[in-house]
Amino acid sequence: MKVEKISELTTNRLSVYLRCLNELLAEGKRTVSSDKLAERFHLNSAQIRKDLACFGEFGVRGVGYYVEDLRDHLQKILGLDKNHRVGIIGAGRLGTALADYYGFTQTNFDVVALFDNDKGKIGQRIGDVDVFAFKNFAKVAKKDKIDVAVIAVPAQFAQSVLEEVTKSGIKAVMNFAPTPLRVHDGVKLKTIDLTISLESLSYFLSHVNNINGNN
Amino acid sequence: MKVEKISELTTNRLSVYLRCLNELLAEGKRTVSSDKLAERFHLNSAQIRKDLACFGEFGVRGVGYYVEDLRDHLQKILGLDKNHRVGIIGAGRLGTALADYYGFTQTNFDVVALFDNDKGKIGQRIGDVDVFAFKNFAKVAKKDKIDVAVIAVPAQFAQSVLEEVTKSGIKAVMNFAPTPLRVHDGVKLKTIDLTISLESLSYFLSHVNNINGNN
DNA sequence: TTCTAATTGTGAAAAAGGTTACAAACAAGA
DNA sequence: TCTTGTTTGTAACCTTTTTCACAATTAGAA
Repeated sequence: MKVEKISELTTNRLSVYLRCLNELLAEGKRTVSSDKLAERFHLNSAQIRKDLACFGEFGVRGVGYYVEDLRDHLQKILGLDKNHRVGIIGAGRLGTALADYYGFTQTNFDVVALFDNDKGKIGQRIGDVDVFAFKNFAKVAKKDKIDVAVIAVPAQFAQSVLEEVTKSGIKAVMNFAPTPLRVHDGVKLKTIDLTISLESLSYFLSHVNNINGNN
Repeated sequence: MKVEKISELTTNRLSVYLRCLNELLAEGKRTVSSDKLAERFHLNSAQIRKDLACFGEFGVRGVGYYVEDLRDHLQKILGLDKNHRVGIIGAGRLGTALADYYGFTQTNFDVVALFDNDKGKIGQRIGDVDVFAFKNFAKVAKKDKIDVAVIAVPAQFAQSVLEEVTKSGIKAVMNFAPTPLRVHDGVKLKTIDLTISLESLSYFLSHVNNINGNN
C-alpha cells in the first residue's frame, strides 16, 4: 500500500468502481474479480487493482474481492460514510436544478441552503430548501454545518463568491461558473466548465474523422 | 504543423485560449505573446505554442500573435464559426436549466427543442423552446436541423436515449446522466458526471492534508 | 497433503502529456 | 545594412498515467 499523493484520475475511478459494486451488490453477487469487473464495466483490470492497491490489500488471491466488503471500504475511502452538507450559491435556474439533482439526494450529500443576492428570491423556499441572503453565508454555513459549497453564479462574480466562501472555512468547492478560479492552499476546488465541454465537442463535430469513440 | 490526433486535453485548452483572446480583444489589445498570455491567465507559454502548432503557424517571431487573427483561427478550428443547434432530451429541472444556460445562448449554440415522454410537459413552451414528444425526436431533429444532443434524463434511460439519438444521425452528444454510455464509431460523446465529481471532492475533503490547490 | 486453477499485487515497459531550452525568424533602431 | 532584443516553433527531456506480464498467494479438488 502506497501513501503517496492520490491523483484526481484515481479518485474519479474509485467513484466509478463504487457505482459498479453497488450494482453488483443489488444483483446479489458476493465476490467479483478485477477481470470480471473490468470486462463488465469496460474498465482495465490492472488499473482497478492498482488503484485499490493505493489504499490497502482488499482482495483475496484466487478469489477476487468480496463485493460488500470492498464497497464499504471504498465508501470509507471516499468519505461517503459521513454525510455532507451542501450550500449552493446562486438560486438561478442552474442552482435550483442542482438543489434537487438526483445525485445530491441519492448519495450522502444534502443540499441544506441556497444563497442569492436577489431580494425577490431571498426568503423563498425552493423544494425543501430555503434561500438565504449571500451576505449571511458565513453565519448560515456555521449554523447549518455546511461543508461543501457549490458556485452557480455568473462568471464575473465567481471569484469573489469563492473568497467569501473560503473565508468562512469551507474546504471543498464545486464551481459551475465558466471561469478559472484561484484558491488558497488547503481548499479543494473542482470546476465544471460547460462552455469548455461544449466548444470541445464542437471541435470534434467539425473534425468527424479523427474520432475515437468514447468520452 | 502536425495532423496527428488531437487530444481532448488540447481541445479543452483551445477553448480556454479562445476565451482569453476574447477578453484581450475586448480590452483593445492588438497583439499578445504566448508569454504574456501565459502569465496573465496562469497558463504555460510553451504549451500554448505547442497546442497552436498542431494547427498551423499563427504567430510572428519577435512580435507574438495578432489577437483578432488568432481568435478567428481558433473559432474556426473549434467549429464555432458555424452555428450549432441543440436538442435537449429530458425536460426536468436540469434539462430546462440547461435550456437557458448562459453558455449556450452566449456562444454559437442555440437550444431549439426540448424532448420528454411526460404528457404533461409535451406541447409546453419553456422559455423560447417547445417541448416535443421524444418519440418524434428523429422527425423534429431533421426539421430543426439539430446537430448536438444533450441527454438530461435519469441514468437508466440514458443508453436507450443515446441509441435513438444516434439512429437519427446526430454525431455529437453531451451526457449528464451519471452513467457511462457506449457509442458507435463516428459519434462523439462527452459525459459530465456530477456524481463522480462530487464523490471525488468528498475524497479530498476527508484527506485534507494531501491537497495541492487547484482544479 | 499435494496439485491445479484462479486471481491478486506489483515491478517494468509503454504511452501520453507537459516543460525546458534554444536555433530560427523577425522588428526596430543605429 | 548591421546589430540588438524579442518571440516563435520545436526537439529533447522529464513526469505522469496506463498497460503488460508474472511471481506470490489462496481455495478447493484429488
